Amino acid sequence: MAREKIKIRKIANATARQVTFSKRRRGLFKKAEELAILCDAEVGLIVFSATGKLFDLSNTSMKEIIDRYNTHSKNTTAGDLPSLDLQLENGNLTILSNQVAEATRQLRNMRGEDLNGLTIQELQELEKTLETGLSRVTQKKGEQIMEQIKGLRNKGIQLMEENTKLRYQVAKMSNAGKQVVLDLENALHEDGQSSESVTNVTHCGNLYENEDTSDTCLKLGLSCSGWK
Amino acid sequence: MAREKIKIRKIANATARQVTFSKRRRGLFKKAEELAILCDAEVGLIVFSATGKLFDLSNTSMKEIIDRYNTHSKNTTAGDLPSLDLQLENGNLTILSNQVAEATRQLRNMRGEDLNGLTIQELQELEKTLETGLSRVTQKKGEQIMEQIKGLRNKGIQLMEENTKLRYQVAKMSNAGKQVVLDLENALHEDGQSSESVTNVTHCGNLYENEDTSDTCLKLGLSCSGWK
DNA sequence: AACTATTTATAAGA
DNA sequence: TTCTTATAAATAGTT
Repeated sequence: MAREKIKIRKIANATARQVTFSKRRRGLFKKAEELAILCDAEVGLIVFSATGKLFDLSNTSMKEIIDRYNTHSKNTTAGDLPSLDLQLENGNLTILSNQVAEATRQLRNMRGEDLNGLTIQELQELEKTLETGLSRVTQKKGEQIMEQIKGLRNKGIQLMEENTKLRYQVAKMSNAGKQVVLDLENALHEDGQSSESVTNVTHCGNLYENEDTSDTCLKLGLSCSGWK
Repeated sequence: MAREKIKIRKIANATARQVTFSKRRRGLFKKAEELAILCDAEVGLIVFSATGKLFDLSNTSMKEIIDRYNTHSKNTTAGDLPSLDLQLENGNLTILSNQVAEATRQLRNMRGEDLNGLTIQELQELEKTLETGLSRVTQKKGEQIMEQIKGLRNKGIQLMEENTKLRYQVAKMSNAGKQVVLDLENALHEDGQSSESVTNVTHCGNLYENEDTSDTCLKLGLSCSGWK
């Protein structure tokens, strides 16, 4: 494909043949790689030169491709019948392969790809299925969001109730503390001590409140893990 | 390598990707065959399309090439595990089973089934996918409908043209018929016949028109078979 | 599927 | 082998 057009038949001159092999092999492998990348295809290429040297290429793994190839071709060529087990296995593989292919096709269609081969009627059905599915998904999403909101509200109410109780407790303890203080003050008028004890009592009340609040926050955090 | 240079990365548009796959696959296989013939090489090429379709080529036999390949590569890879083929085959069964299961699950989800296990985020993604798919399907349906309408319009225009021609023909024949009648009447003034012939002639004109019209209708019906 | 403007691949020569 | 270059092929985008 250059200087001169050549006929596709074995190149007589051994040197020229080797040179052409090098050039064309590189071109072929490049093309194979491009096809795999551009078109998301699985490509396996094996070349043995006339001198017996091996060159190979595969975008995934050659083992995988050969295996997949065997799976496919064993279905069509009724060649060798090794054992019943293998036959069954191959049959399963065929069925599974077909299932994968069909499911993949359906998924692609549902994503709006490869629609050109479909009739208007098929498109209509697909549209209906998608509308139904979409409606269900949207509804379910709404339900789950409402559930979370409800959960949040309940947690909030619970917290508020807890807070009320705590405030009452705090007030009560504060009063009790004040009583103690008063008692202490009364007592202390006799040995000359006063303010330090008061500080200790109120501090104790604060500690209690903090501990309980942080515990409630932890529970809330756990039940809401995975929120978005 | 034409009109515009492209970057070698997966073609985003699914349709374009398929078209390119067809074109480049043919090119690649041609090159592979040429290399085998020109350089007396042994070539094995296996390609799976993104849709799972298999294409393969080998100048000798694929089995032979794979065997030769295995021989070569086993020499380089040290440890050969016992019954690697069976392992692979079983592995394939597992992989395929998983693929089927996963594809089926996705399909069910897209149809709005089994949504309970999904998080709000997953539901959101599913919703987006469905919306995109639905929009594409709806658009494609619209395109195909418009295409059919266009076809119908053209048919209509064609029919109207045909009608015009036919009317002209009928008018012409009718006139010719009247001329015949006039001639006959002139002749009949001698043996005493008149009105019956006139009726026959005009009836004949109507028959012609009906026949051609129904034929056109039949063609229209056939070319539109399968419409919805 | 057919058509082209371009890009690529490559045969021959150095 | 590698580089160059004229020419054949392949092909991306379009119709």
